[in-house]
Amino acid sequence: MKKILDLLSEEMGKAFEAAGYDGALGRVTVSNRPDLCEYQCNGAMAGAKRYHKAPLAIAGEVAEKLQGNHVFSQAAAVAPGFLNLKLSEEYLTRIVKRMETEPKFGLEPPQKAKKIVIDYGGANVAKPLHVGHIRPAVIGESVKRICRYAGHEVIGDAHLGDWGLQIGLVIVGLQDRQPDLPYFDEAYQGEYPKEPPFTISELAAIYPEASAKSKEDPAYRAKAMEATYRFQNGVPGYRALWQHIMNVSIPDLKRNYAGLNVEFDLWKGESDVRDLIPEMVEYMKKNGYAHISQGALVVDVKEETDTKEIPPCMILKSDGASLYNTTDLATILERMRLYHPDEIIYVVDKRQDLYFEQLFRCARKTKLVEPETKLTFLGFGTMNGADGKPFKTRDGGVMRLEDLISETREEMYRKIREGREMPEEQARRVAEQVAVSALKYGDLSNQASKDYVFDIDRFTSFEGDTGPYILYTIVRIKSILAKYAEQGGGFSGLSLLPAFTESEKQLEMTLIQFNAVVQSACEEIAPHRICAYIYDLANAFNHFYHETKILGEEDAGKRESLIDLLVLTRNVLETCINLLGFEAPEKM
RNA sequence: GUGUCCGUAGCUCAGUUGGAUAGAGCAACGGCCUUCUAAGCCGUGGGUCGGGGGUUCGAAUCCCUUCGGGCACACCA
Repeated sequence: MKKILDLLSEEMGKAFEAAGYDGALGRVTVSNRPDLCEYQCNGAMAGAKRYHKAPLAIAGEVAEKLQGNHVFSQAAAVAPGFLNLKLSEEYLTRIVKRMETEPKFGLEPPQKAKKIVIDYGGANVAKPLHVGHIRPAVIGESVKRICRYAGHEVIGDAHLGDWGLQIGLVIVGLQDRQPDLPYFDEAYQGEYPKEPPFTISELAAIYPEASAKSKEDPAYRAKAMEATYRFQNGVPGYRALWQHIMNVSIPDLKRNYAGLNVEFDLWKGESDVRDLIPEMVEYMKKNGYAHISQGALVVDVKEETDTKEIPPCMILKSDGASLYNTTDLATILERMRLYHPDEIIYVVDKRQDLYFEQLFRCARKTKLVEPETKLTFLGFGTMNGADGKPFKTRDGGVMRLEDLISETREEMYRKIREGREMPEEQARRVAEQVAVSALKYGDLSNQASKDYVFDIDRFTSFEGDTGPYILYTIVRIKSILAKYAEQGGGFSGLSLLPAFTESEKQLEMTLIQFNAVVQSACEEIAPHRICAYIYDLANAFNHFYHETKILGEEDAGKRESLIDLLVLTRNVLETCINLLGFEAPEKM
């Protein structure tokens, strides 16, 4: 089904043509004066100059052609040349019915279905997830679901950070603590222990400590860099330690991501492309793309048209070790070979903007990708605390993601207990679901590229533009439908009658925007569009709900029609929250 | 310094790609539950859209300029 604005624009275009004007002027938009009309067309004003005619005169002629039209119940020409439109209830009902019967509520498949790899993890295996990991996880998961629903083939990759300096830092950090472990003994010939020499919590302490030391002490840093190089080149003890890090870290990562409803199709990491690196480096040298600069192997990526200095893209450090760039380029190579995607989307911190510019240029210049392959940088902003600075714990430390989630869950649990009679176990379960909605909606309702303020009180509130409010609305609908089913009410899905009240019409007009919203959310890679839409939809529903008796409706035909509308509203809302990556309970 | 993003109500944010009287939520105040979840709904107050100039019939939106802020600028990721 075409989008409603396209359908209306077509109809309006015919009227423009009938009046002797260019049909393209008939573009219809949602009214910005809801007190006057539902939709509007500004084409008469746009065409005034071209036809040397007063806009109001053109609008009048077009309005004339629309009298008795089956789509518009009202089409009025208004100064200085607006065409104010209202939809006929019958036409609206037809559209809603189509929405009920067509797959995906009338969302048309894309002209060309793309294969998209989306890279949205980037978790560092040397330490547990912290609050900084919430945005890529939440945004990436939603983008993945939106693109997939829109009809594309999407592969989500966790792309673990498991091959860089962080490993070297853990190695030297561990050596400080336990120098006698066999991993550090070069003469050691035996089997290495199967049990890891640390727990996830110890790992969580080792890495930050070593990282801090390396920032203060250049000698320590050099040691870590050397360990990184030796590890990358296959020193057995170091490789064994790396395996321990992976074994301890990955289950913890999976558990944390699962708690946020985040699922990856691939759990690949930088280490997966280690064998491609020598080949790639050789290729870049052989074809003259790469050259030595200040001891490092680089590819120049600056262009004539640049207005700023773009440093070269570094392929190998002067000590020969690979770095972020190396593995990212090799990963592009691997993805092209394995999946041959039309597009790769990187959900990463927007501060890496310049870096990705270099990376993309390098990948294109060295022909790692084809000219048609789209490389997209989806940079997200920082999650800030109430002070407007990057979110910290009360004592100024970096908060673990797990703690943020459990704090939110506890807060939610408290509120549920306060406001509802509910068995303990159920309250826990509901708190879990609502907390995820609070966190995700709080994040996704902001534009991804902007920084936002994390406010646990605001996000967990049931009032206003929040996840819990959306869930509450869904639960209300479910509750009515459950009662209706209890009373033995039937549901055909085909009993919709033209709207009886203004609020019912408003609800229907909001519903039919669904396909356009999802399409634009996908094209713009903008989950916040979905949030804005379901907030509108929830408001439209609550308004309608307030003034409409549904189960108490005497007329059976009318009642069934209302139930139809409720089912559709619930289905659309649940589909949308699924695209955002959370779910609604049955009761709350 | 160069580049880049941003500046909208007390606070947090929208603004459908240049349209009519700039919208929501929170906070404040007032009203609505013997009836499907009041965690809801309705209403009131609150703005030189950072400042200035320009383009246009028409600007929060486009251009220039200026002030204020964030971020990035090759051997970290």
